[in-house]
Amino acid sequence: MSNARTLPVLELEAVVPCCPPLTERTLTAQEAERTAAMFKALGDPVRLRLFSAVASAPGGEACVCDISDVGVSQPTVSHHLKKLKEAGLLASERRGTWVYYRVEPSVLAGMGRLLTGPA
Amino acid sequence: MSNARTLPVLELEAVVPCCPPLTERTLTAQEAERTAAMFKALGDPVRLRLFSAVASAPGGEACVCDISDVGVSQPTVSHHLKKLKEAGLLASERRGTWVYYRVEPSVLAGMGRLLTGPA
DNA sequence: TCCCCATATCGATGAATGTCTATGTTGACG
DNA sequence: CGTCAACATAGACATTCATCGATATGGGGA
Repeated sequence: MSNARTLPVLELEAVVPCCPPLTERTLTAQEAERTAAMFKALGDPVRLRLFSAVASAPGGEACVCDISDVGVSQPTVSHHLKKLKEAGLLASERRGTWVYYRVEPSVLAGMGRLLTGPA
Repeated sequence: MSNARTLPVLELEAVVPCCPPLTERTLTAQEAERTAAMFKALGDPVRLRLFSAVASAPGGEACVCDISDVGVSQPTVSHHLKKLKEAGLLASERRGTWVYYRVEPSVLAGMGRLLTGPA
């Protein structure tokens, strides 16, 4: 179709629209606010383990019951998953009794680009 | 005895030695502790701006006076730079009156690898 | 030597955060 | 229905943290 001409690269970047690579220029206050929220979400050991559990799960998704063994109580797990969701890193979907979490598409690439640049 | 014979390659990687890509497997508690500390350091807007200011500075380094304009007091800037240093993200060196900060080598690549994998 | 500038440290304080127990909600299954 | 399992929410509590003003440190120049 006609709009197939738009650069797909731009659409990809729009999912995590924020900010040039950290090596390009000093971030503005707004950019820093938004981006720091993502790093902050990964800045807790329990959350980082939960995130890596989801990110490494077969099929790209995991139900809470499969990743809850991180040494804290069930409500705490739920609380951390909520934080990761609010930060835009995870998405969740209920299917029957279970709730499945998956990594929000392009988050990994987007954050990676912040650190290492477009290359 | 002579355990000084450890491989230098390992020492190099030891700068950011931690952890496979987040998509590979669930991190151990220890790995998560260490890695989360890095993300946490970037999880504050002021610190993130300071870090990007240093990372994007010409010559790869910046004196504090060049990056202090982030909207907080001078002691607060100093405090955040210390945190970034403790997290292993920045290094500092005094030259005359000024103190210069630079990004610790391999930090950007190391953290990028965590997110996007070796590719 | 004395002052000034750049940066670090100290101590205090209010806000944010991680954790828990208790309880609510939602769907599956007799 | 009633009950159970999976998950979320609410409230409380202790700890951590970001920030500030005051002060210390340390080098350069007059």
